[in-house]
Amino acid sequence: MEPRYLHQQTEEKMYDLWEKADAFNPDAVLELRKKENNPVTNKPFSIVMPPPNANDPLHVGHAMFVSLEDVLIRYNRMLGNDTIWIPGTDHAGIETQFVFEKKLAAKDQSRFNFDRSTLFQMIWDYVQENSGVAVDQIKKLGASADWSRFKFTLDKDIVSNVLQTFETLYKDGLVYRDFKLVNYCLKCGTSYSELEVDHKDQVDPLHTIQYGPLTVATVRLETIFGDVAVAVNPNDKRYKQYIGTQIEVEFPWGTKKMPVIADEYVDPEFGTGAVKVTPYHDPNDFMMWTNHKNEISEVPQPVINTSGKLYNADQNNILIPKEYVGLGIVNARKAALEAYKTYKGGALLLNTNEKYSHSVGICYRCGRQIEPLPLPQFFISVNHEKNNLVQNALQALDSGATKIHGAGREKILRHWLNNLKDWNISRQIVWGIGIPVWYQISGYENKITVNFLDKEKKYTSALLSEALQTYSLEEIEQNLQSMNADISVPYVVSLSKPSNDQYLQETDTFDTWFSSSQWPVVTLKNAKPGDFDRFYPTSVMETGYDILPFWVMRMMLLGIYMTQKTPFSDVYLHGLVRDQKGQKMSKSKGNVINPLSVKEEYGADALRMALVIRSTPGQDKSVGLPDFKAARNLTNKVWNAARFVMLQTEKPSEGSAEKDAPQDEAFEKKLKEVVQTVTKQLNDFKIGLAADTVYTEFWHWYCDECIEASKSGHISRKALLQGMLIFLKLLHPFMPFITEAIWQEFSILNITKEKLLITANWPYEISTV
RNA sequence: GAAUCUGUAGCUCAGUUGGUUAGAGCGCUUCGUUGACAUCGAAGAGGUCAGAGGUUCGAGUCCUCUCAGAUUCACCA
Repeated sequence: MEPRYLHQQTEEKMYDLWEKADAFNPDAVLELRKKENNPVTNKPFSIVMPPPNANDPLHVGHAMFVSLEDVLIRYNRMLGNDTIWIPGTDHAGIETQFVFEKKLAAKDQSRFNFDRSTLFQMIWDYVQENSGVAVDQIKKLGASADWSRFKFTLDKDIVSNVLQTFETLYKDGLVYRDFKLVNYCLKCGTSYSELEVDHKDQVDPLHTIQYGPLTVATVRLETIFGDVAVAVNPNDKRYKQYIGTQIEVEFPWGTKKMPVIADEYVDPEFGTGAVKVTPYHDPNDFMMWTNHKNEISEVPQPVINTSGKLYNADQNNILIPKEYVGLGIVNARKAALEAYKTYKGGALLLNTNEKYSHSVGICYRCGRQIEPLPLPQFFISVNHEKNNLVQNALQALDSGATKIHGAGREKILRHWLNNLKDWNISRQIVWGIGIPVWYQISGYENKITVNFLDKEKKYTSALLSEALQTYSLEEIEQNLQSMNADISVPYVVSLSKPSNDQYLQETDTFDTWFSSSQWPVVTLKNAKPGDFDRFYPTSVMETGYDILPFWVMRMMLLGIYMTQKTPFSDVYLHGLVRDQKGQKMSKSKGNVINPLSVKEEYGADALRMALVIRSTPGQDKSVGLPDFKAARNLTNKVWNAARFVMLQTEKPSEGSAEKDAPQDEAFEKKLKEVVQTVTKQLNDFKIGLAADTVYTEFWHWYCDECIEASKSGHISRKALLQGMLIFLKLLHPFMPFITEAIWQEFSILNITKEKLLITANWPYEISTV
């Protein structure tokens, strides 16, 4: 053996060795183990890998999940369980499209230069170019995943399953199309679900204005055109006389009659205690309008469009004076304020609080203020009376069918479930799975807007009726960018285009999480025949706690819906990887750890060990250079201990005993205890603790005490060798490369009866080694 | 406004159902080492386990309160 462990020359060889033996494939493993007379339990153990973005390079969070999952996989494989780890990658809709758009912007182009199928193809090619990177890097960390079962979220079979789920949900009444307020980001050009909205405090001027006989306060003067009522608290004595009456409100640009409604939502203590109601630009106003529809005669209209400009939605009922039409939100607000200031010497503008601080919703991606806009979108009903997704998920938690590992995270998950709103799954982007919905054209040409590239390849927006005067439907479809059908347009849900060609397909795509929420089900349905029955429900879902509501919760919602079984029995949530000082890693701080350069310098085993050792589910983990060095030192220690044992086997030194030394019995007893402890810890998902136990017992007991004791003949060479082989097995899940490399060295000497450590038997009985 | 987590050695963190003398890595002090390993070994310093109260034969561990920090959710006319 070399005097030093050279990871650079070893890791690739070992990975090739495993791949050649097909040791990641459960079928091959079963054969191999039977050949070596090792037990097989037929008990399935399965993990579906959280699919990383197909075009993302590896970061330290990936290294964390690879390390933890591979520990569990390798451990279970050695136990003789029917073990599988299914890898895959995610198309990551919005994230990927925006990365791509940045590249376009660098070439002075934008998505508006391309029709949707061209753009989709361009992103597809771009992702294909990069998708190998993530996979290669995961392999370099030693992931023993079955690559023959690899899946991508846009694989044909996966897409087809996802569409079927949508169709079934629709048939069951759990999918509906509705025209209601959604969170829209004007910069990203798409709507988001509640979960993608962050909040921040912001200072804006708050204007108190005369509103008929009442006074109201508002920040958003530009939405005032969409007001349809005033609301007060039913118990507010100041305003009781007005409730149910029509008041006449004077604006700088005219007057309007509107009702005063009473709603508990209004806080009499806040502001003036009277609220103007703008249903289509404020979620609470929308709610009040829904509850008081019959008291409000006016049909509300939006006054801001998806471009962020003021517009008259209904040409038969003009709300906005000409000079405001087409203004952006900021300018419209300025103009309205100016009008209030000058009209009758500012008589309607009672007061302005310049330092009013309030919280606003912002886009989680770009940070721009979220605009609540009314759009017809598809929603999944999460509290449906016949098929209550939320209740089913809660029940899985209650019954213990799914257990959550990670400091207090089960309570957090329950809190999410108990407060969950219907899930908006429509996204106005191209990169994703198209929603299989077809709108009827004939008779509704005036209710459908199409955005397409005209003959000069210029972006055009028009009513379908107008567009059809110049273009054929085929031409429009070919050059289509997006379409928007009014809520009144009839549609069919169908996996293929309806035979009658007078239909236009919805251009929205699914929220990426809609497909990834089905991931454990659809991967197993399509990986290899029989996999689903063999491995579903999966054993462990291992992922970061930061995506608990986005992913884990939704996998439970849809997984249970699709299969009547919870998709996983244990959820292991790892924490964020922080730097040495416990700070979050960020590019701007310059404290980002690149797992691959750590791997290059210290070896994959050291990287894995440093991440895993003493890590606790649900708790952030702080790592730095000293940790990688310490773990690298362990690899060296393992290597040299093995070297010593091997030398002793070949050429015993003076004073050593071949067998039956005085401390052998005590040695074996303690060895047994170590195996039991580590086994129990791994069974209990105490992965970080198990790593710590192996580390300490190997170094400070086996090396420091036992090897020394063997030199003076107190422990026999035979016992020492046996101990070495057992520690190699215990260490293997954590440090697969070096342990396998050493195993191969022993194998040459015919010391080991098992050819490969990866498929060797876990030392339940230490005498069997 | 609410929820969750955290507080243990100089630093970063473990502590497995409540059970001897509270551990690891890094750092520090002294010494050692030519034959497994300086990517090493031995010895040592360093802890009122945030604070107060309670349960118990026994509490770092369970309960209550207080303080400090982190995260998340909700609301804001």
